[in-house]
Amino acid sequence: MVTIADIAKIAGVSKSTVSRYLNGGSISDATRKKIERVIDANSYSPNKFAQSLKAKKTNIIGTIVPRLDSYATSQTLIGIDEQLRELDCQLVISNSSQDLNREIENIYSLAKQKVAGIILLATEITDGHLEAFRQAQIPVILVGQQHDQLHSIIHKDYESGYELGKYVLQKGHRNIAYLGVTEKDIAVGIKRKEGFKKAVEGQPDTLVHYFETSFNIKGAMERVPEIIEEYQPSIIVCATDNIALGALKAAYMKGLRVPEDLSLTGFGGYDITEITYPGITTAKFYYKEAGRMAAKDITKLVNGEELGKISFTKYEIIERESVDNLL
Amino acid sequence: MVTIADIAKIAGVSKSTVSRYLNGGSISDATRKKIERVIDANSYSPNKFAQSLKAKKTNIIGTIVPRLDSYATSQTLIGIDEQLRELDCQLVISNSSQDLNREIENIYSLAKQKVAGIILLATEITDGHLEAFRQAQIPVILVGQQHDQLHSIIHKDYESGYELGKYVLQKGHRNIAYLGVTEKDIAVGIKRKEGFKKAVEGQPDTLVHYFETSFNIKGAMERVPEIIEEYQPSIIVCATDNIALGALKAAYMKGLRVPEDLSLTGFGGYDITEITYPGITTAKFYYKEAGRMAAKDITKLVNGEELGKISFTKYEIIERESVDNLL
DNA sequence: TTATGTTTCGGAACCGGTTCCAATTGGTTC
DNA sequence: GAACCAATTGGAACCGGTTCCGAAACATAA
Repeated sequence: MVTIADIAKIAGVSKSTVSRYLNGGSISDATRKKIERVIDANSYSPNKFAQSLKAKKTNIIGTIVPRLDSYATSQTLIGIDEQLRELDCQLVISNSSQDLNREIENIYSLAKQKVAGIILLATEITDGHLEAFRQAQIPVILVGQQHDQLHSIIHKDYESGYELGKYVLQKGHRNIAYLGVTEKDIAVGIKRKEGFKKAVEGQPDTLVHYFETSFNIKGAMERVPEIIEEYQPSIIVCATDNIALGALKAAYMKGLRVPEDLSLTGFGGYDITEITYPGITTAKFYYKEAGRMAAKDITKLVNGEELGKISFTKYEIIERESVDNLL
Repeated sequence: MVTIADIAKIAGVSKSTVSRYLNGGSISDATRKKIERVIDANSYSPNKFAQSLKAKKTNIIGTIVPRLDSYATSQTLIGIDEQLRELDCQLVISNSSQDLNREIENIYSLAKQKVAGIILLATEITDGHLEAFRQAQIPVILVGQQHDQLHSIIHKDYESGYELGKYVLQKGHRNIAYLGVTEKDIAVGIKRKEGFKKAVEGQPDTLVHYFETSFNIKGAMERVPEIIEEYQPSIIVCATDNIALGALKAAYMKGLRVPEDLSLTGFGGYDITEITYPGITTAKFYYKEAGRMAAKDITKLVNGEELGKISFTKYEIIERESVDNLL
């Protein structure tokens, strides 16, 4: 390992001069050239630990994800990764495996690592989270959930729910099942549903039933047959694309044709919804873009810049073949 | 920030004594108790940078992945993450976005961070990789590809290809298309194909055509129609589940029923192959398990233990509905 | 009680950087 | 050539740990 002292000795200057060279202090042209030569002749690069030890901080951004095997997570991470690379920040990913306690532990652990900021792909914010953030004294950006004490980047859950609701009505559906998720998840469990509710309420001769399932495909597969049998909806509006995938499989297994016998919609815009047959109509969120924004925003916070509490990402209704036109 | 010096002062001992307490040196019972009390009264924990600076090493394992949005990557990472957590190692994930140069840069970058070991989810090993590893002087485990100079964990590509070949024959298929990928990818592009070839060669009255496409779904969607039109195979054996998904979509779009008009198989065992309709018959690899093994092995190497050059993960042919029985 | 051997402990150096401060150098101006 | 000011430079302290080494404390044996 070649150190700054070695460079200094070889170049015939002092450590402090080399350090100044590295950090842009005032230096004469002659010594600048000399040091430059020596440094890349010996391919020197400063020891990160020594730097962090002295600086008491790093340029690492910690990202906590609830799970690694999810489209939304992957895409968001890709966006974060790309942007942080441009900003010359290091990314550390911390997986909480959908365990809120582990999530909180991860906050403390990142704090001990002296990360400059934390991006949290949030599902639910508890007092434990807030306490951890308070103790850590580190800037935080939430992605996907809103909280009035924290900065967040959120998808337009309410608006997309509303627009999708209007779309479904416009296609002539009047007997609707909405298959949602737990209200603990404010964004997905409440906002989407509320937006949808707002869109369909007041529409004459329209029946809407609300159901709840888990986030995974299997859960939806099991839930959907009962719903169909009991209420015979012409459409099931699913709160996530995964749920829609489960519903699609369930429909197939019951021998129903989609969309002729049953229409479906999702939320998310996962790539796979384009590949299924039929393609699934869905409210597409721009996760990668959200990741990019999160990365930009966290570095702004780290640098002490001002920042609005909330940013929104755009969304788009992608019309495919899974919704029948009943009119 | 409370430091070791603070603890020492409060406890009325020297820094070295506290350090000994932390690292298991010889200490009298009385001072042990005293220090213990002070430490958790002040919730002290040692500064990682200072430790790493002195020790010139870390307990961080770097994992380089070619992409984040892939089933195989996610699952492998989950396995690595779980196992490293048990082994009290820190995981750092480095994404190369399928860019070999960036992959090599990432090796150097991890080396600069003084990671204890590197796990590489490999696609192709170039001289640049070898040179980087040589310079880094850090233990490496390859996952998914084999290389005689490096330790690796590989899936049984040849064997699974062979078994799937036999399966296809046994189902009575005699006009077969094999849709593979570039031979630059030894495991996926060559091994799987060779295993399959071995299984079908010598089978009388059997026609097999080999084709190549990219790794993504879209590529397969575009490639498959030509293949069907030109050769009318009864089955397309796809080198990855993604390719099979693309083929499935392409078949649907041509109005072909699967498996009645066209059979399909994949490799990988992605969860989604269970959800499509019909479910896709595939050779399932245990990525999570491979990740676990990689994590265990890299820590063994880090600790200087001996290790065989190659480990295999198991695989399994998952029979679903996408293969018609022609007999 | 003294000599000897073990534990236990403190002091100081070190890891590889950064930064403050004072000293030197060089260039201007009179 | 002296005086002055700004630009460069070197020395030393510091960040928060670990570790070597010698001193002190204690226990045991003679």
